[in-house]
Amino acid sequence: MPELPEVETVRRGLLPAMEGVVIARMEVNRPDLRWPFPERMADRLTGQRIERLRRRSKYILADLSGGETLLIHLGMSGRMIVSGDPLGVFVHDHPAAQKHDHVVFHMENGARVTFNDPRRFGAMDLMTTAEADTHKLLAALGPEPLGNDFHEDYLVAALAGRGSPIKSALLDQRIIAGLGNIYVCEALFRAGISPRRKAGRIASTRVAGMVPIIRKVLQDAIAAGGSSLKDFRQADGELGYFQHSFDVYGREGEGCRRDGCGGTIGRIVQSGRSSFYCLQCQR
DNA sequence: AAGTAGTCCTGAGTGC
DNA sequence: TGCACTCAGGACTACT
Repeated sequence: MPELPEVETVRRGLLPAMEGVVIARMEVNRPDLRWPFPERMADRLTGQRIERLRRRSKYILADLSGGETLLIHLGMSGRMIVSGDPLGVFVHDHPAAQKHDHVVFHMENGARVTFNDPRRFGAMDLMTTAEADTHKLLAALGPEPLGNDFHEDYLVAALAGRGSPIKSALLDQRIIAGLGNIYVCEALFRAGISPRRKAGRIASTRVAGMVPIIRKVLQDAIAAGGSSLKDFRQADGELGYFQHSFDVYGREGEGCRRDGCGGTIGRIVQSGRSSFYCLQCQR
């Protein structure tokens, strides 16, 4: 469920509770999520300091003092709930245990971080920090859309000759890492490109034009998530979702928001996923 | 090789 | 109120 901006928002929300802090105790309430947890995960994490909490694509990576890295993936329905930080960043009390609380991190600073994931498409894994780049979930990922390796020439070359619809190509994590269904729909809307268009048949000037648009869509969403973080004193500490308004996603049958367009948002299914787009102005 | 279904799971929403 | 059905933001595997 969470795409790059949501995962980045979760990471930022976790920083004060986890980065630089020792894991005092772990609760692991089941043997697996999507895959089995790593061997002796709780033992291997207990006593480790999280030296750095970073993000690659939709994965959160916690580099540990002992030389291993914990990978956390939220899947479709994963959330992190932060509570009980003595520094007062998170003022809410520890919530009662909920259904689907699968893993709980008890931090040495008093913070508690609960991983809750009803659908269990999430995952955790442990690897040596040195081998993180070659981990099977990370090795084939394309460039970070907000990083320097994602630029006009790259995208033009990556899409050249592709017969699949642009929608599918942008969802392909090997081409760009971190985009999901929502932000692909939103980026294509802003670019005025139909999701049905074959990736390799779009003029290179239009492909190049998508680069700053993709960046802006993600940055806008991260900014919206950041503003939701400011409300933590009133909020319940849940990280993973935030209110955000979309131009096309989920707006089937409603009016296009582009000035002067007057078109209607339609929905089609591509590779089993819903694509929302303006039938009038996305060509 | 590239592109597309099927699959894992639970919960929310809808229609009868 | 209950039941059946559809759909969901991810990503791997197995097909054509």
